[in-house]
Amino acid sequence: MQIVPKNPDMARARQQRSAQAEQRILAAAERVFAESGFGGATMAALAAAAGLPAANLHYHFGTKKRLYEALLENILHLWLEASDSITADASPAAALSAYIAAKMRYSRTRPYASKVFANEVLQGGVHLHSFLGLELRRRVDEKAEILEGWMRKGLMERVDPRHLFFLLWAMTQTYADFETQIRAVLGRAAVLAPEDYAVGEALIKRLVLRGCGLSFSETEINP
Amino acid sequence: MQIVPKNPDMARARQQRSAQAEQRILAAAERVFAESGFGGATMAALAAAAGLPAANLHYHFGTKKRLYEALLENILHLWLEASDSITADASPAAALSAYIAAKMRYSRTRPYASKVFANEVLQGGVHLHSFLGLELRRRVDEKAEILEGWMRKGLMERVDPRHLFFLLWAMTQTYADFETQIRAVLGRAAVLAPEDYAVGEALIKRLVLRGCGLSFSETEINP
DNA sequence: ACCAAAGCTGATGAAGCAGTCAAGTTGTTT
DNA sequence: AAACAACTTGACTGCTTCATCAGCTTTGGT
Repeated sequence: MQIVPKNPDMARARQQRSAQAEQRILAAAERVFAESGFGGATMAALAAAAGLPAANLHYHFGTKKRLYEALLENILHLWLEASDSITADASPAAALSAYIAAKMRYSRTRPYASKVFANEVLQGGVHLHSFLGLELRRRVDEKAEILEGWMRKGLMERVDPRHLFFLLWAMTQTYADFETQIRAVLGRAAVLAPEDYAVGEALIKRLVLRGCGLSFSETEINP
Repeated sequence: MQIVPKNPDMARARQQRSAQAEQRILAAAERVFAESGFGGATMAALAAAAGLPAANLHYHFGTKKRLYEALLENILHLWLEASDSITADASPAAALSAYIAAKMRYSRTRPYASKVFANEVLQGGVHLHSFLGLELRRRVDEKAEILEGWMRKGLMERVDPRHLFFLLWAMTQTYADFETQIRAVLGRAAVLAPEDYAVGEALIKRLVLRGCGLSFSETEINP
């Protein structure tokens, strides 16, 4: 993100290194914003986390707000991708299981991203207004239509598909956003154990599938 | 919270008025901290929301951090109370339904409190270490033991009771913490409609009860 | 009516903050 | 190797922020 990219024939190697630096800054920012919120994060802390001088961050992103927005943009992509498994020709149980698995993978591998998103929504989502109201809404409408198709065909019981998504998101994301609380209750010292995520995932699938009148077995449905 | 309450015979009326002012400040702070986070909230904004000069907040609470901690303390009480319905002599379906209803009432009536708590946990819960690790953990252990008792008696299917609580909390709290997102997806303008909460609550009960091998009917189980 | 303590607040200070800039370095093109 | 653009960063600036404090008003007990 050069401030003024004048030269259209810009050198590739240089461009690549610059992009690498920005990725590094964004990765560090994900953690800092998650742990301090937008208001609590300082440019000094963001710079220290990235191992760069603060002026460098300003060179690449201009302002703290623009850095935050760039980070959010990245995170929103991840959010939408997870629902790819829900297609009309899939079976309800397999599709929902795969969706839950994808969301849980996201919670396990990118907890800071999940927290930044949660923080943003929590605070009213001013930066997300168009994402929530347009892109996400349209995507959810599509997926809801697929579920309603399954219901009409008698492949699953009647459920409000949107509220089902709200609950599915809440359950899967809680393993990232509320990890501190879960750890405290389970008495885990530093991080949740892999089996904690596995137990959670299995229980979410059980609740969702049974809630939709679908059978649930502990063993993997979707190999 | 007089800074130095020297006189043990202190006037009651005065004390009461002071306590009233503090309640007013705390109520305003709940909203401001929820909307801006700890770092993003300024004493000026907190003061404006309370309709008082900033120096007044400092008189009553000393520092921003102490005001925040006082608020958090209040909120934690609410959190624990909700699980009162879970007692060994209750029926699993009635007790779980009542718990879900209590948590949903909390999300509907005190969304800002829920958001402040969520924000705190999200950011690592430094101020909550002893609450999460001692009070909450003990309370959850007690309630988990009750559920395990029901399972041994064959009153409900075997489930990991702690993870069941994590999911129950996540589902109910999402109607406060992620209200912005839910509103956007449902296309609600200003606030969620009462029936949105009702649909959510019914679906949560359905998922939880069926997940535990208990029957679920749309009509109220617990009059 | 008087007084001591509690309650209140405008003015002010010190610290930390985001953001700018000029002077430098690096890398690429020609 | 010269020229130029992209990139880097230490030093700086003006602003916002939290917190203090001195002096004021209110209140309740005597």
